[in-house]
Amino acid sequence: MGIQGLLPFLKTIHEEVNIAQFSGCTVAIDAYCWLHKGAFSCAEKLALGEKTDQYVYYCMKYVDYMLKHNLKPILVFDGCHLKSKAGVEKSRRERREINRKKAAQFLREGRRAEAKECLQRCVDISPQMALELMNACRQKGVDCIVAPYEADAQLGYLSRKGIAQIIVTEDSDLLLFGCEKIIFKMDFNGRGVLIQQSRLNEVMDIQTGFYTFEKFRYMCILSGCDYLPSLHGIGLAKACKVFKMARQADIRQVLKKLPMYLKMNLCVTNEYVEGFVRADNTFLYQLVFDPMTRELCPLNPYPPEIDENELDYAGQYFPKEKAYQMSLGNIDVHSHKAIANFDPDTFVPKNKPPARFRHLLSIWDRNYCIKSESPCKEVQPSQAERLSLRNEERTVKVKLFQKSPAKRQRDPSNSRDKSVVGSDAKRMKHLEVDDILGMLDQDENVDTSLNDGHASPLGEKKLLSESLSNADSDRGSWESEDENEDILCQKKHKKGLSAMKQDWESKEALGFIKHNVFAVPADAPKAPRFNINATVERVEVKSRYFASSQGVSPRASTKLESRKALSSPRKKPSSASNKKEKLSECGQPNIRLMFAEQAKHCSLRKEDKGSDDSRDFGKDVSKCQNSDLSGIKHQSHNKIAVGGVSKKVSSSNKVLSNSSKRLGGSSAFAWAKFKFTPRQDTPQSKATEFVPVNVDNAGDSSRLEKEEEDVCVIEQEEKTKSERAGSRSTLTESPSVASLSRYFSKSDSVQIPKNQRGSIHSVQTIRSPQNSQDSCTDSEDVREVQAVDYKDFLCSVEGCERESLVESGDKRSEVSSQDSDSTLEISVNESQRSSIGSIDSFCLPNTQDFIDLTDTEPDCEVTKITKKSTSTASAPSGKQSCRVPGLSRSRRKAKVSPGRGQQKLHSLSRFAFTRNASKPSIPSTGTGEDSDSDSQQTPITHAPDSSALAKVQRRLEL
DNA sequence: AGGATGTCTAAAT
DNA sequence: TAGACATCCT
Repeated sequence: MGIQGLLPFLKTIHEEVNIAQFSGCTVAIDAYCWLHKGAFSCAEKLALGEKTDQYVYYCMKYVDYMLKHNLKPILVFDGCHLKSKAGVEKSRRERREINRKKAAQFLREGRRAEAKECLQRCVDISPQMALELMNACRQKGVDCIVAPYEADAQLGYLSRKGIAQIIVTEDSDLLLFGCEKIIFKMDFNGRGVLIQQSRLNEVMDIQTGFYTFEKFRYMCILSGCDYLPSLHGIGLAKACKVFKMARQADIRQVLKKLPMYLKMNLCVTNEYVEGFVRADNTFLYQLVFDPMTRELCPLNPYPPEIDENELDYAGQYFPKEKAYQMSLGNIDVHSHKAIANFDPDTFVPKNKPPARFRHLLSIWDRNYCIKSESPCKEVQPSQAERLSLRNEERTVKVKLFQKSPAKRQRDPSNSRDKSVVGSDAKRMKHLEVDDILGMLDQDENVDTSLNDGHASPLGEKKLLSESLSNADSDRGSWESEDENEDILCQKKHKKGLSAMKQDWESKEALGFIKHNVFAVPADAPKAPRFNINATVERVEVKSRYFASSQGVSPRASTKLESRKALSSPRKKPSSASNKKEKLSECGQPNIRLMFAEQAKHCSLRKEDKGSDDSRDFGKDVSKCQNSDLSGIKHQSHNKIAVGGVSKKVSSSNKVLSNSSKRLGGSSAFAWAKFKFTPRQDTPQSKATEFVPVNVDNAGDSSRLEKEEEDVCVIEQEEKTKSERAGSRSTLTESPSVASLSRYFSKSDSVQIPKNQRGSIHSVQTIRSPQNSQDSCTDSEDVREVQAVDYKDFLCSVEGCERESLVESGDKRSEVSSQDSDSTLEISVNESQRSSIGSIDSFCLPNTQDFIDLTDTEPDCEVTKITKKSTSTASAPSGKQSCRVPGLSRSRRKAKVSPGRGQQKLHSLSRFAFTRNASKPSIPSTGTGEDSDSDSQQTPITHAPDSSALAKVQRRLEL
């Protein structure tokens, strides 16, 4: 919980950093922060007692990043509960229990979505989970330590002793424990907010000479901390005021004078004062474990006036051996039972730390000693090859976007064109920097061995040179009086690019240039899910932007062309379509544009409150096409959309970020899920095979008319031909569906109902049954779904017998399994609707990718689900692993509580349908359409679930 | 103005 | 669970 509002309070001293800047340092990490976040994705499984290691995988992503950047991570885990925090822990436990009960109740009622949310809230990090992570870390030679009590204090100790130079956490309490450098909110790319203890005085604004760290600590305690609630009406601001004025060293005296300082009618009791002192002592003298002496010790040495026997609220001593075993994670910190037998003296990690870490021995090594001089020297921005560039770029970007409108007013005669062109040109320049940086990001993420060096980096280099040479030439006469500042920025920019160019060239010379390497490396943990190289023929996919085999990457080429198109005539493109035409004139695929389009579509739709979800997709796209192409600046979202790699989008673009994640995420999902194979019947393909977006149909009046139809048919063959011939497209569906659908090798004709436009996944949903006829083991099209048995969970919560649950016949999840070798008949009715699948959350795309079939006819009959194997179906746990053709791995967010308006996960069972369907054709059901789209806006009740299945089934049978 | 309180959202995939 | 935000209270 920490100190309420402390981070915003310290905003003025926030420094945006990348942890890679601290290359060579030791970083101590509050592992529970990662574990909590990691557990969110698999909370349901954890709460139900299923085995999962998703949270380990999540944490290891951070660890790997650190290792890659020459940082030595030490993971610190929480230990026993402190007496001082008994109250907090109790309330947390109670909240978890309440949520557990709620979850059980929801499950009983078949409300899976709500149940899942409650399960997410009741998940707790167990010592066993911590152990799993520790084991994974140790295999990589990463040190772990379990604090005897709070990880915060242990982190403080590591920082104070100089064992760790950087602390990574989310908990603002850490500042009170005396950590010098703390990085908060660190993301997978290492970016976070650095707060340095040495700058805290700036926030308190205390006269020089009067500031002490003690005052800061007092201020935080006074405003309320985990060990002591605040006095009514006192927050950080007032607490700060007190210690700005106070001159007395004795805190007791200061506290007594609080009403005077604050001119408030406060009652400061002796009890409060004692509580305050105890809280302060807990921050100062909490017990920690010293890995070198292998003993417990206080965070700070006890001063003479402190009687350590009175400090049991700050941790009680254990016997030496027990404390040591606990710090190794061998003893469960709650039950105090042995759970492992890790011995650092004999353990040999599977993967030895890279040679560059040899100088940093394990903290458990007998020879480990703290270096007198910190190995951590923050990389100066001028030397940091990427980070400086990122910062430079950011500065320029902000300036340019802010200044454009002012410039317009400056020269009324021709300001319009100039400003717009200038702005566009600059934007393009930004894009390049952004792109290059993105590429460097890729570079960071990609194993060099992946690159076969086929794709020439010439295009990019040329671009780079152009960017350098044009850095000044793009500046028009309309520059404002801030010109000097601008020049400075440009110079910095140029300098950054020069540095980058040098870096680039040196890398090239060394033979490991990683230009154009696909963003998802084969050795990345997720790579197996998305090995795009494996299925693509005749088109070399080397970058996340899908380079063609013709040398210059389409991206580079497109950009070069677009630069020419934009900068040379110095004329504002009249519309998005104009600009896009120019882009498409290059004759090169521009997958990026497609995703930019998607991102833009999203942002528009998000803002357009009246837009009725997927129903208005086409209209929104039209809007995009008719509007200025400002959306192109959002191309950075491609990183999310295409790569499937989670890239954080800057918070300044929050809306876009959200929307881009929304659609981009589904795109990535689609790329990852579909076998990415060029059509087999296409001749050798040119780059056009991968042209994904038809951009020249803006203003096509027939488009909107067609969208009013219930079903739109994509004739892929014709579509592809028409595109090749450069003719106007007749597509009526969204670009994303259109473009992606062409990669389906098995289906030449895909019918997409209106309410699924824009949904990649929906295509999948429709065509799966068709494919499943061929073989139910088709790995590309058959989804694996796991049904979950909630009985054990319900029993544990409600304290009843499993058998009684079955016999009671109430509404709950249950898979009715029949003894059949290959087919599992599942009768889907209301009482069983949530039985079909608890679907692994990792495979769940975003919200729009499904057919919403609420408000359809009630109660359907039977859905056939082919079991993956009989053995899984008969597992004693009751879990059924089924291969369900067409059962989308999709999750659905629905508004569960109209009052809160919060999106909830939707029950998944509705998406199951028979694999016996003969055709993917889905004719309109007339009245169903309206309710379909409406239902996405309304609270979802569980009742229509079974009818949804019926509807899908009926549709498919037709 | 600052604090208390309540609502909403994102966090993961 | 924390943070942002709105609203109300002191």
